[in-house]
Amino acid sequence: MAAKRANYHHGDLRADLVEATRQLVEEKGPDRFSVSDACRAAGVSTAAPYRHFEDRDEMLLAVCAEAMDRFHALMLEAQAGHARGTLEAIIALGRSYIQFATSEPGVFRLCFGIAREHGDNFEMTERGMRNYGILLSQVAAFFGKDAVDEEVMDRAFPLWTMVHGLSFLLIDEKMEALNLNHDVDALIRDNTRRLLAN
Amino acid sequence: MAAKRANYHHGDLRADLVEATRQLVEEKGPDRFSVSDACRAAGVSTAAPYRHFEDRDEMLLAVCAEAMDRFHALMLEAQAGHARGTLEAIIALGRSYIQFATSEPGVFRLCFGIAREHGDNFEMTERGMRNYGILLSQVAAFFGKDAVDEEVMDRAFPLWTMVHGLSFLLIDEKMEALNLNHDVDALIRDNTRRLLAN
DNA sequence: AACATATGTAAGAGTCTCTAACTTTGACAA
DNA sequence: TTGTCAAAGTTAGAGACTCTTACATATGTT
Repeated sequence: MAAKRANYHHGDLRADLVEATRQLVEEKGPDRFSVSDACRAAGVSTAAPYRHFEDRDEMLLAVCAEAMDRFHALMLEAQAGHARGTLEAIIALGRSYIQFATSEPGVFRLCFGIAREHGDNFEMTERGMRNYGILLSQVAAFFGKDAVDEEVMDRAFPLWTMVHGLSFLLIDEKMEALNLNHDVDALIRDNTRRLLAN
Repeated sequence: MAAKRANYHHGDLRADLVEATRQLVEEKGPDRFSVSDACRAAGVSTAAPYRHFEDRDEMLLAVCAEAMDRFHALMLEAQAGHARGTLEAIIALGRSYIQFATSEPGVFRLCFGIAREHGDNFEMTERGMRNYGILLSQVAAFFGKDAVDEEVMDRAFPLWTMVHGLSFLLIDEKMEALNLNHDVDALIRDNTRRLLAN
């Protein structure tokens, strides 16, 4: 995408804009992203995106959807190497969460830091549930259950809060700021073990 | 603050702008906040703030500093009701974290969601360390230690990640979105206990 | 080939941040 | 009391951004 093109029509502007948006969100953060920047990157006028998106937020939402799908693939890959329902499988899922957050902090912040746009968006909650469902399923297996019941829910949710919080502390560089020195892998392992114990 | 005033000079414009900014951040979120809005609320021209602040970010930073101080007071109050080094004291600190986050989500997001402005800001890291120090001190006492050593650090940090993650999941309304039903107080209690066990 | 439709552009309204030049006011020295 | 200065306002405007409207051009169907 980018530079100048020969044709009046672009080819697949929507996809190019989503990719440009993703890159810019990563570079500058979701709040510093501008539609104009994305247009410059894609080599179109600033009015062009409005043929494909309702507004700026919808562009961000598209990036979000694509990212959730990539995250889904990452989780599947992470658990694939481990026997179902083992502590290792669950730890691997936690690691994939942290990896997603730290490898693309801008997009991670976008995905999880926007309540407004997601709350009432079915596509997005569905993606969220699908991803969380992977964890729920592993935790169910960990406790020797076939289905996700209330106990499974109660034991899985703390794992989410833990990796979620760790992700934000990492990408907001709180450990550097407060000069803390923790081994992230060890944290995930120990915390997961402790939260599942008892 | 607000409306129209008789005097050319304002009184304490800086303080009024900080308060207006705080309210607006809470109403619209840190990214939707505008200097213009704050000016309208304070009843001054849009150029006035630049006598008191370098730029928009510095206005947000001022809100942040004030909020960190309030949060400090909240933590002190929370732990005051419990014997030092008890599980209850630590749980009370966790509750105060969640309370701060959920009672003013906009400001909480501002305080913890901005890495850029804080990383290199001494005033802010100092406030952060002071607040985190309250937890560290309680955890040290919990393990029967006089000083904060490496083990204390390792056992305290997971508690932070847990309440931090829970805070964000709550204010981003992920539990509502995914239709999860958890008792927040119970979560804090059980997770704290599990993370400190063993 | 003709037309409808999809997808682009140009121009502009309205908002925002921040700057520059000017104005008012209060404080303090003479 | 008065003159002067610095602090703290204002007005005007540059430059950027979002989004709309009216117009232009390509594409596909018949």
